[in-house]
Amino acid sequence: MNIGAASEISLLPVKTIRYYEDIGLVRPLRSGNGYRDFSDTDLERLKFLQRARSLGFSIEECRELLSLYEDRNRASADVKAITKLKIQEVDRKIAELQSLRKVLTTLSEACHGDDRPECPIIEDLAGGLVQQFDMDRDLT
Amino acid sequence: MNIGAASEISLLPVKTIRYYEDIGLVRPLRSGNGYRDFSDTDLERLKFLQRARSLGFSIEECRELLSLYEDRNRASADVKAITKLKIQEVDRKIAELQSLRKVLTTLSEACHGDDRPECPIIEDLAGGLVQQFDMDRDLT
DNA sequence: GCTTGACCTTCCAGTGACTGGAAGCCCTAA
DNA sequence: TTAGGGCTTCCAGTCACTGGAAGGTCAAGC
Repeated sequence: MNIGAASEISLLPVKTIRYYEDIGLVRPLRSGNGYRDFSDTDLERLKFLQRARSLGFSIEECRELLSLYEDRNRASADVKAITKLKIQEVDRKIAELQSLRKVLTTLSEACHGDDRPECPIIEDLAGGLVQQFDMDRDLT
Repeated sequence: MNIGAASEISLLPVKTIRYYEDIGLVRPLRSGNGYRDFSDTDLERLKFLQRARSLGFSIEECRELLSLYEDRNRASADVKAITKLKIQEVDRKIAELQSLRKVLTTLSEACHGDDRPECPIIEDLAGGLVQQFDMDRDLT
C-alpha cells in the first residue's frame, strides 16, 4: 500500500508518516519504484500512533507504548503507570489554565473597554497590580 | 544597567532578553565596552514582557500589547478585545484537556494494572475501543 | 602586575513535532 | 504524447527559547 492510502486509513498526514519513518517509528519496505510499501503491520503501528498522539502522548512515550504493544510479555501495570503520569500531567495543565483564566477575566472585567486610553489590563501588565502569576514554563 | 541586573529585576533569563533584542522587542543602548546598557524604559518593557508572556500571550501578541502600552491614544477596548480572545483560547484548551482526561481515566480504570499482559489501554490504542477523541492539533 | 572568576559578547545548533516548498521521478488515462 | 496526480528527497521554517563554544572585560585579591 502506498503512502497516500496509508495516510487516509491511519488519519495521519503524508508528511507526518514520512517524519515517523525518519525517526524510526515505522519502517515500511520499498517497492521496485522506490515508493514506500506499507504492510498491515505498518498500518497498525500508524493507527496506534495516531491514537496515542491524539491522547497527548509524546513521541517518546509513543515509542515506549509501541514497544509495550509489541511485547507479548508486558505487564499491564507498566502501561497503566505511563497513563497515570499522563493524567497527572493533564491535571497540572488544567489547573494552570484555570488559574490563568481567573487572572485574565479579573483583568477583563476591570476594563471598561471603551475608546478612552485608561486600561487596567495594560496597567497590570506594566505594574503587576494583580499578584504575580507564576506559571510553569511548559504550558504545553 | 548590565544584562545580568536587568535579568534579575525583570525575572527573565539573560538568554531570553538577548533573544528579545534579536527580534526587536527591546533595544538597549551599548556601553563603550560593547555591553548592553538597559535604561529604566527598557526595564519597564522587559517587565511588561515577562508578565504578558506568563499570562500566555504569544510574542506577537506581546508586540501588539507593547505598542498599545506605548500609545497614549489607544482605546482600552482594543486591549480588552485581545484579552477576551485569549480567554476564549484558554477555555478551548481547558475543554480539550478535560475531554482528554476523561478518556485517559476511563482507560486507566479499565486496566487491572498487574503483571499480566492483558491491557485495555493498549487494546484501545491499537483498536480504538473508545470512540475517536479528536483533538485540536495545537494543544499548546 | 598578575591571576582568578564572574560577567559579558557573538555565533551556531538543537529542541518537538511537524509543515511547506522546490525539484524531479513514476504511473495511468485520454 | 501529454496532462495530472502521486511519489521521492532535501532543505528550510515554525515557536520561543536554550545550550554551548570561543573569546573579550572587569573587579578583587595577592
